Order: sequence, then structure tokens, then C-alpha cells
Amino acid sequence: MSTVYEINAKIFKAFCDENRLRIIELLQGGEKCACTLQEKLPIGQSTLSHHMKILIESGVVEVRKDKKWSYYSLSDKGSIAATEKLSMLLTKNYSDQTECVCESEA
Amino acid sequence: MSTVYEINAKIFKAFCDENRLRIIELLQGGEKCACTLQEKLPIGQSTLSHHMKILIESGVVEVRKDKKWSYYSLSDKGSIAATEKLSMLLTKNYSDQTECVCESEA
DNA sequence: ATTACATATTGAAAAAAATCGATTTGATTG
DNA sequence: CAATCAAATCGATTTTTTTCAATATGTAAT
Repeated sequence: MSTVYEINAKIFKAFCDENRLRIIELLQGGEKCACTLQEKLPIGQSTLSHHMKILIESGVVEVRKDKKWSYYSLSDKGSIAATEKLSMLLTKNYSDQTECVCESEA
Repeated sequence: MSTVYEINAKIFKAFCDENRLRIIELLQGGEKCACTLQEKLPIGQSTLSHHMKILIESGVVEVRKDKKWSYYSLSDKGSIAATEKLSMLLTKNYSDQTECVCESEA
């Protein structure tokens, strides 16, 4: 079983590794194959593959396979979803106006 | 020395832990003191303190100290900054239209 | 079918992060 | 100024994540 917190934390994990941020930045310029990403990053092949998996599972990156190669690109849908999710998370809603218990002890 | 990738990864790390997401959600309803957060979370005092430090350093949470207590709240400025940063990161800009090298080998 | 190459998976090691209990700091009260 | 209480820091442990080398898988070319 997964809580909504676990699910969302997993999505945001896409953005909390230095190398994944580099990858995303490279994808801003359009679709890139693994070998192009590889040569611009200071990591091994299996590590890149691991990061791509995390990015794809978070929904912000899509993969297209053609012949021997994998082409990665930013997903509009996933990108919007992640941004909206963060925006919602950080939006105040005042549904819970609970006062601090410690106030009364002051 | 810190790269922009390290700096941004640190900011987004605020959102990739389950308990920090819970804390942020609690703060949506307005300012909360540490003791209120404490009683709603399945973590110890020192762990909460650790998470609050990370949230504050990422800029999305502010702290106000009064008497013995610390009151935490979402920072409008920091929230907007983080959301904008993510939005920018996921926006295509096509400044780099590099073709894949492997294309030519096909 | 064998070879070659791109990517994924596996298993292990290293690094980073989360957690806790104990202690310290800092402010408040008696 | 001693006692109290909230929050921060410290030190150690556990858990998670990152990384790599080796191997497996899947596709294409000979």
C-alpha cells in the first residue's frame, strides 16, 4: 500500500538529484538519445539508465524506441502535472485553522 | 563550490520526503507551532527539527519565534520561487537543437 | 546463426539521508 | 540564579539512494 505522500514524494524525487537535473536541462532542447545524454554526463551507462527509469516513472520524461536506440524527451503532460502538483502543495487553503495548543499555556 | 544543479536539487529535496510533504500539507491551513506539528506526525522531536531545517533552507517555509515557541508557515515568496523554478526546468526552450550522433550511423 | 551494439538489469559497494536518544542551547518562570 | 520547557545539535544507527562493473536482453547487420 502507498500513501499519497509516498506517491508524491516519488514524483518529486525526479528533481532532487543533480544528474537528473542535468538530464532534464539537456532535454529542454528537444528529444535526445541515450548516447547523446551519456557523452554529456559524468556517469556510467547503467547509472544513466537508472536515472532515466526514475524520470520516466515520475512521468516527466517519455521514451520512444527506434531501432537500437532510445530517445528521451520531456513529457508535456507529465511536466504540467508535476508543476501543478507542486503549486497545489504550496497553496494555502485555510481549511484547517487549528490553533496551537501551546498558545493557551502562554 | 556549488553548481546550480546542486543548489536546485537541494531546493527540490524539500519535496521528496514523505514526512516533509505531510508537514507542508499541515502548513497549508496556516501557521503551526512545532508542538502541533509534532503531535500529528509519526516522528520524534529531533527528526521534526531536522525536517524543518531542510524546509526553511529550501525557502518554502518561514519560522517566527515567540517566547519559547517556534511557529512555522508556508512562505509565499519561497513557494512561488520553487514553483517557478520547477516550471522553468520543465519548459522546453529549443536553444539546443543538437541532433543525436547515433542518427547518422543508422 | 553469429556478431555487434544499445539499453536494461543485477549485485555489490559507497555515499547520502532519515531517524532516534541524549545532550545542549536559549528563553521563561519561580 | 536555579528550575523548566521548547527547540536545536550531536553522535550513532538504519534505511535509502547513487554508483559502478558485469551480465542479460533485445535489435540489427553480416
